[in-house]
Amino acid sequence: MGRGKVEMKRIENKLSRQVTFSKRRKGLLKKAEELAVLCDVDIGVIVFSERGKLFDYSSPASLVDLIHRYEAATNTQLFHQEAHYTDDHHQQQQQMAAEFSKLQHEYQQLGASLKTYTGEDLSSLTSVVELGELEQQLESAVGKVRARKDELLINLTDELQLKINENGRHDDAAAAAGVEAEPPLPQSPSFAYLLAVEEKSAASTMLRLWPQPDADADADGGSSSQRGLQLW
Amino acid sequence: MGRGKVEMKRIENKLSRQVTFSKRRKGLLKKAEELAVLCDVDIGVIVFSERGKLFDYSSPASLVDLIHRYEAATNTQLFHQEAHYTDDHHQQQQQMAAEFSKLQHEYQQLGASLKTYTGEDLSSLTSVVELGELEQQLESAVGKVRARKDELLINLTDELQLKINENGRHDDAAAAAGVEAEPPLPQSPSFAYLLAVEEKSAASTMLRLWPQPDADADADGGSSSQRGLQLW
DNA sequence: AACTATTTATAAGA
DNA sequence: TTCTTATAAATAGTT
Repeated sequence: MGRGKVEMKRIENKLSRQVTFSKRRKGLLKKAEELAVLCDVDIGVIVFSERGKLFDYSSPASLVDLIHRYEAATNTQLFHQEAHYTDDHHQQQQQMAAEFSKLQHEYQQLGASLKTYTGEDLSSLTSVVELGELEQQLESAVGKVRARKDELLINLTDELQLKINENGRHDDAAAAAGVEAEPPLPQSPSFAYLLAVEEKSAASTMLRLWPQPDADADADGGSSSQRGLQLW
Repeated sequence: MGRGKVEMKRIENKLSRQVTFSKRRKGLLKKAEELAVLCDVDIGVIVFSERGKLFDYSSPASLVDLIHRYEAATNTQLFHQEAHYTDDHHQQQQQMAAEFSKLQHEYQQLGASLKTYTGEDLSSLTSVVELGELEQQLESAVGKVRARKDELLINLTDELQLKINENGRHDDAAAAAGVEAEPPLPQSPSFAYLLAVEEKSAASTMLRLWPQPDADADADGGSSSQRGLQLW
């Protein structure tokens, strides 16, 4: 409807296109409004210009409502939900951030405590009294550690004794059955450093027990089986 | 455009209204398409009939995309932006959750270390070797604490000596000026427990120094001023 | 739904 | 942009 018929394709001339856009956009929105009024229906129109500018019309309902109705009608839920979603996430995130911050603080405090406890950083203790208290705590800890160590040592030596006793009985049984017995307490290389008494500064005596690497494999010519004296 | 001009108001005749709706709706969507094609822009149209039936047009983008763009353009705060925003936040949140988890783990580890160090929970140390190492660490810590304590004590006693010396000079000056001098080292109730040697278990000796409450106020009849022997 | 008289929209030009 | 105007398009009322 104009001086000439127009081909239904993109108008290549930029100026013409912009002019046409302006005119027809106005016409479209007017038509939309007419339809809405005359027929008493809900209409929404969204138009974005090439540069991204928004032009819209909606009536009688708001476009947001229309979009919600659109979601309901098409069953594609996009934005209403997302908006709430977002709020939830936002709250969650804030809460998490707060907890994170709190935990971070506690972590640092704990780290500082540990440094104090190891004597690495005693700057937080400014009085002789506080230092004395820490000293006593440390002494107490040393006592507990020693007690535990002794406990372990006793268990270990008991087990050792038990194994040795058992080994003796096995040897007897084996001997009775005509099987060649192994040496009762083999001080072979396998056990050369198995029992070591360690004495260091103020530390109480300590018994170190460990197996020689691959000692339980028949490596030395297969002549000496470990049977009967495996401690663990 | 028709046999007569139409008033821009709701068509009361139901049949006419429905017919007009049908005709004009078709026209609207056609116009929308023409605008989209000719001007190469994004357009979306949503129409709900009186009975709630949906008619829509969108091009070239989908209506869903248009809605998102609409969210962006309008509620810069609420919708589209938040949708993208949400993605960002989501990533952020995930990252924070990961860091939180990591921190939580480290916090627990640190807490466990501290408990080990205080001897409160030695269950993580299963071997005599480990216990021995901890014992030595604790001994080392005790040594550092004692060293620091001694350092503080030396400073303190030095200061004490200094004050006493100063006090002596002041007394001399005061005496020379005709002012009545106070007893050089008053073993008054104010200082009865000021110097206390504490000896406990394995802790090294410790000197406790503190002022008697309100001792620096002229409370006991104003007879004995603290001048000259204030230690801090 | 088809027709058609009219109104309306708008292309091109200024 | 806006105005003008010739003309295409839309559509109200009729069939």
